[in-house]
Amino acid sequence: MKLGYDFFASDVLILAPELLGKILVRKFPDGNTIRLRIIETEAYRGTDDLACHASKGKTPRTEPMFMEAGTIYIYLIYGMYWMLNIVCSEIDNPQAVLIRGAGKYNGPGKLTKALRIDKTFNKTSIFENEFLWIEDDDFSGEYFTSPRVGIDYAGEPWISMPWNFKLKNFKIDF
DNA sequence: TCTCCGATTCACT
DNA sequence: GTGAATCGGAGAA
Repeated sequence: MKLGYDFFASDVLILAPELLGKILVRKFPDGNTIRLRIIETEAYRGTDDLACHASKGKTPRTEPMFMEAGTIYIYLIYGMYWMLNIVCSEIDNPQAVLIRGAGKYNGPGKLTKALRIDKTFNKTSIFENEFLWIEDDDFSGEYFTSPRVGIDYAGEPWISMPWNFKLKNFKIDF
């Protein structure tokens, strides 16, 4: 079943692990559809979290994070890769989950490249979208946490927060 | 305007 | 392990 607003309207530290095992569905304009189980997520939490883009406040770039839960936040990194994030919590509480891996794609840049996700999805809704949504098939599995990747610039304590979540055992097929 | 640099990936040494 | 590719946002000038 397709996940709706209520699922995303919770704190990012609850939502990020909850998203593990859910199914990311991408429907291409030609009708082809891909389903991938989410295997890695990462939490970015509010204006205090110096690793979170929203710690700089509301700017043209970070505005989606201040929008309704379920809003998709897309940004370009290193001039070549689009990052896919799902906004959560309530309006004006900027939190988002970065989808770092799904199915056989084990990196956020590889994932969006394979799914052909770009900034045209920015600010659209993950539960009112014709081409991208998330489903629950009642799968659940154990997970483990790690510090977040690539945010050394944020300094402590943010570097050490165990806000990266990965499924322990999973099958790519389902 | 101009400069710096990033929530990455891949090819090389 | 090191460095290149590549570009727009944020902040300084």
